[in-house]
Amino acid sequence: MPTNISGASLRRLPQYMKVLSQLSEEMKAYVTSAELARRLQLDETLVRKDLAITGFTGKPRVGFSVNNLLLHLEGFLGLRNTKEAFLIGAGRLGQALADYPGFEKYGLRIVALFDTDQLKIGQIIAGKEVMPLWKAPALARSLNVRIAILTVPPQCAQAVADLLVEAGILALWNFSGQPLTIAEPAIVQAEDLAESLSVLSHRLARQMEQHPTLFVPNELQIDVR
Amino acid sequence: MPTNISGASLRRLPQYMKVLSQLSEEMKAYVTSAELARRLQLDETLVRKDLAITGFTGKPRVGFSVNNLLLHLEGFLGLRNTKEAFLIGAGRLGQALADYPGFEKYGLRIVALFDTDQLKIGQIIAGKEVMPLWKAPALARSLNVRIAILTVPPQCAQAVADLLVEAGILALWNFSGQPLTIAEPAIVQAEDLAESLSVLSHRLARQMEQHPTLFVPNELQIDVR
DNA sequence: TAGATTGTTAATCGATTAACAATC
DNA sequence: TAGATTGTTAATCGATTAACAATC
Repeated sequence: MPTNISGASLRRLPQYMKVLSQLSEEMKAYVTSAELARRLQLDETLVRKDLAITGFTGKPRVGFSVNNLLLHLEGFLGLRNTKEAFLIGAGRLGQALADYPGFEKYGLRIVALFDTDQLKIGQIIAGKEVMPLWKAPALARSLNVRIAILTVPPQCAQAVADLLVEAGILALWNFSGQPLTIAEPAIVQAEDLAESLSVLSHRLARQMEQHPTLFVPNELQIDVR
Repeated sequence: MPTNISGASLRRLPQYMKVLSQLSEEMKAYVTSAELARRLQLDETLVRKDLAITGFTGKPRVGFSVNNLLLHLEGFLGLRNTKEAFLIGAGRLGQALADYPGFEKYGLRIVALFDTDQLKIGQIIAGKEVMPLWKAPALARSLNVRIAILTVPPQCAQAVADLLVEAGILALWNFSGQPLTIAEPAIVQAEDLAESLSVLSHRLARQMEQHPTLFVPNELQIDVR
């Protein structure tokens, strides 16, 4: 049933969920693809196609049931069977992620934190004790944990990744910024702020070319009143 | 000269830069498109096309000059003219980002932090004092700051965004998870962990279907020796 | 020169958008 | 019924990959 869904579509599903949650709070029972499209600045056909691929159907002349669609997408994305994850690297970013309440909502529970820094080991972060990294492989095996969130410095990212994959970790969410090479069947998903920042910088630069007047510092602007 | 470059290409440029930095440290003078492609698991034609669009040319039979290409990409992405940014919302994620050294390398300097929480105001984070949010608009104008990083709770994200855009902020890097609507010419770039997590979950689920034996808990596995 | 590698044009693939028939 | 909205097929668009000529 789950036809091959593209990454792009997959990324839009949580967006639909957010809008649907809002609509649900507003006590709206139905929503049209046009309304969803408007709120997310998408084409309405794209919305219908995305929802169709998840196997949900709307009602002609009425639209899509807000609550049913929300539940359906939750199920489709597998958010109800919570997956357990290790967080490796208890630095600032690691701590921020460990503390982030949104993960639970999206089916991910961080069950343990690891670090190599003696000062960090033993600390309690987000209610969990930071453990020494060398314990991670054995614990991954015994707890049957399959996901690791990697918030380690780029220099040691590949080494840590190898260690974890060896211990049966199958999905690495890589925040280190270091491109990793991983053997099948393990998968890596890279989260790279440098990528996004490049896009943002470039778009801003183009905007500055197109609207040059906007960028005259205030002090230099001539008062034309 | 800067032909319309796609978002996808733009996202790959910092990746090339990372590999090039490594090669530079390894004292490699030249690199072929095939080698870059191998390291990033891309098609080599794609690499050549990406580099061509930035206006850099290689040498047939030799490849691309590692250091020259690195400098060229830095220039193309505008990383040398540092842009100043405000960070709004000094929670965990905000603190982690304020502290993140990678931004400077990519041309972004956080010059001020803002929050509405009286407990946070006055604190020093990453060497900068947290200021009350109401001061942000006037400061944005007087310092001519054009970029804001939004790490506020989703409920207040739209209101804060409106406030900032009104004050002349032109680029919002939105970590709030709340989809924002912004008037031209301001731009928003959303950073959404829920999106990435959806993709990761789905890929993992598919992997589990394809390699079911991998997911038998250890205790249940039959010893076949 | 021969051969490796670039740069570029053409072919393919996939995702988005347009058009429209089906439905209630 | 008429009309609004879905679901789906066809057309378009853009990005990736393949093929190959140009270069040193």
